Amino acid sequence: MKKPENETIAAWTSLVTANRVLLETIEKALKEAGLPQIDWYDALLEIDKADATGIRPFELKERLLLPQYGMSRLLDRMAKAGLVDRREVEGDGRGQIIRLTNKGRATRLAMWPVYAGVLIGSVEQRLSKDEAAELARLLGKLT
Amino acid sequence: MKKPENETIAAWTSLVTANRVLLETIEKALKEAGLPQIDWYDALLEIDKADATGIRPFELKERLLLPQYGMSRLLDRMAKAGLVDRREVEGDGRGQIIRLTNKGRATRLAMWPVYAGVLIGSVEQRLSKDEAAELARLLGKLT
DNA sequence: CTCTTGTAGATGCAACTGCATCTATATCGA
DNA sequence: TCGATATAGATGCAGTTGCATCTACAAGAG
Repeated sequence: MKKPENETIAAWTSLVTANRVLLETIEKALKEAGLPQIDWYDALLEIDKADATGIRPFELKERLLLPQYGMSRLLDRMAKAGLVDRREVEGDGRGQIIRLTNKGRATRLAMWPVYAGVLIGSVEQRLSKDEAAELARLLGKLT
Repeated sequence: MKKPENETIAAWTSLVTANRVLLETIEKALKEAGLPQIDWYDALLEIDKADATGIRPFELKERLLLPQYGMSRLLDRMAKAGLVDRREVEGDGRGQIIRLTNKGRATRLAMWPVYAGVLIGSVEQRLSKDEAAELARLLGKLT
């Protein structure tokens, strides 16, 4: 077995660490503001983007990189909290269409400044615009 | 509230995505090889590094960025699997010293090629050495 | 010494996740 | 049309996590 280069290992470990630290910062900020966790934001955003037509859970799970059962349960919880609405789909008796409720839209809007604040503090103040772009480019090559 | 730059958002979303995709790839490879999950590897590695003297759980949790209860339970499971050994520490009746067992060492060694193989395939084949170094540098600035 | 405060680690409980499987509907080939 | 296969989504169960709290020992103040 070939050994990875030191640079490879450094890239990976710093990736994991940065992810953990930032995620934790965001979660903490949201919690302190009495708002839902970050995965709800991502879901609310995707649903909002599609809101003219609504979106199907199977599409959503692909965009959010969630397993099928994870998506199903996340939607359960969000529906129970009154943030989304599940309705039957015309033309496919198996499926459903997800839409935001007004409360869902409001919750997303309330979460955004908290989320954005952390991104500004943790990313924007530490990387120049060019560096951020370069970071995105390099990370993009990984997937 | 000031809006983050597009570059900031792109950096963050690509960070989250890259992390998820790579992590999933590694977990899948380990699972297919019948080996424990990645967090066990990280713990085994840290314990191994300290093995001359052993290491205390409270030190370990800081290096691994785990909450105290998470560390406690991870050690429970690893001890139950026979990979680590918890012994009393002389001079501090509250604490314990963690060491690898032979099986723990062997497990770490068995995991390494699988882990390394994914890193080579997913990182090293997609980024040059310079790019990987640059990626690590940029990520390092975030934390 | 004894009381208060601090630190190491464990644990009950509720929520969440992964895995496997299940139900229901859709689609495709003979 | 019918049977086989594929797709959408839900769910039982066991294992894991987060939160709050608890126990035990340590350290410093009076």
